[in-house]
Amino acid sequence: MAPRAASIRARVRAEMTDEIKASARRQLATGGANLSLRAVSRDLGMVSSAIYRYFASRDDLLTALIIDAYNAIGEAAETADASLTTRSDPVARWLAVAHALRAWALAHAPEYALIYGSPVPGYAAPADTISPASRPILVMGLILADAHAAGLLSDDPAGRPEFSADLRAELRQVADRLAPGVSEAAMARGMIVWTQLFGALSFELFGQLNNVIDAREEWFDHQARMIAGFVGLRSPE
Amino acid sequence: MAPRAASIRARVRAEMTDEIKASARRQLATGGANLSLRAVSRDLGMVSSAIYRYFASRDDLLTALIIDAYNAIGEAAETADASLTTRSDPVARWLAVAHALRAWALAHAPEYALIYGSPVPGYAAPADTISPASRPILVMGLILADAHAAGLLSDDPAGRPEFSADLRAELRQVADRLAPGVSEAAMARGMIVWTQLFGALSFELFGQLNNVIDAREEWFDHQARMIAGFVGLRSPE
DNA sequence: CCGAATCGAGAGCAGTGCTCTCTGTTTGAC
DNA sequence: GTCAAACAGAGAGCACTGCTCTCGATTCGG
Repeated sequence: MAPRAASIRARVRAEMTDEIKASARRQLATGGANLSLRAVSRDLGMVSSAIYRYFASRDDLLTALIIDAYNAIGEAAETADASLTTRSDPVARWLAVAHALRAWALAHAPEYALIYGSPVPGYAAPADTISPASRPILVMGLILADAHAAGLLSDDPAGRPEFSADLRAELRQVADRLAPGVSEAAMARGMIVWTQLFGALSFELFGQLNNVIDAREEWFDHQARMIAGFVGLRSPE
Repeated sequence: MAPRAASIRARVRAEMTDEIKASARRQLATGGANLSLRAVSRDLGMVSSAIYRYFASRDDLLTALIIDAYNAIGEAAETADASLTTRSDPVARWLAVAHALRAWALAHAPEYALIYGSPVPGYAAPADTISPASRPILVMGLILADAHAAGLLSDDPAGRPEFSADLRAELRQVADRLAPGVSEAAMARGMIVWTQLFGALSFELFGQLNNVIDAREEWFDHQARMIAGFVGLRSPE
């Protein structure tokens, strides 16, 4: 679509778009989800109406930030998993990914709030966001699948849970997409711990741990280890 | 402080305050966290500046709504627990409370977002909110304590986890306040499942389950049952 | 009964998202 | 090269927001 040698205008436009997003991210840190386009425009030394040459509306800017955030946290998880020297221990991989997710969330709290916090009022997430949104959880799916293949994913000790046909089918669909070969029950456990993990991040970032737990890092690590056991992840002999 | 027979003015003022909050709650349903004082005033047929006779600022109104929301969800949990015919089964109590929390959250989604979602930008929670905020979790503490006293709270099968002195002390403090007699490890498990529970609610309410799980009620019930087992809650013989 | 407290109305200020119009520049086809 | 078309930014303006201030009208307590 773009010409081989990007025209000056196209390149300037791309840079300008990035600058707007960068400034918006900065504003996000102080102002939260209701960022001001006019503040962004002031920050960039332009007039507010000029922003509309790059983003059709404030929601469009937010959408761009949301997509970037999903990709960023997804990439953080992926590189944490990929950069392990040995990938044969599912528990170690799980812990590495969990801590990487937390580190990203702490370093980018307002962006985390944007994607995992309460949705902004009138905002409806467009379809462009659903693909990047699944990127982080794909990492967990891979760990589960590898653990299963290596015989390091224990079954539910309490026996097979009973699912309705509907729920079983949905769990099957999730498993087929994220962690082929894994049973519905194991996939359910995976989603439960995934939910717990992000619950822990939200509790920490949204102030629910204030005046309760100060040893945040250790507390998170404890949670991650405990729920790794809950899923049934085991380290090799 | 108020005279025995409330003066007309005092009573009207109380009613007016309630009407403002009620209208604000309605606005919250459509507009999200950035509710408009002017819209509230229009809804009540008054001029915007009149609102300031009742609430010093928009944040003050939000604070009042937050306190009400904490009390409401806390009361929902309390009555769910208290209205059980038999209270000897900790698992049944846990499930009843969990479903009551979910029911309240679904029925009052914007208020749930207000207290458990991303904090509103410039808003700093005043001290008045911390007491009502702990009301829901007190219910879980009671269930844990009763289960422990009745010998229905299993120990961690994986052996005693190791905590640093700091974290152990903090867990001890939480246990002493919420569930006296319960060990630090069990209290930690309780907080983990509490985190999971609200993670599940946030996932469901904030759209993270869209296009993934449609059997919401059953999925939540499954999660609640599984994590009840994780804490170590058992039903009596 | 009367001064004081309270209440609502209205105007106004600074800020917001967004639209429209107008100028100047860059682009790509001829 | 030329030139119409696309594009980028500036500026004014609209309707909205939270909030402050002033000014009458009402109600309160001593």
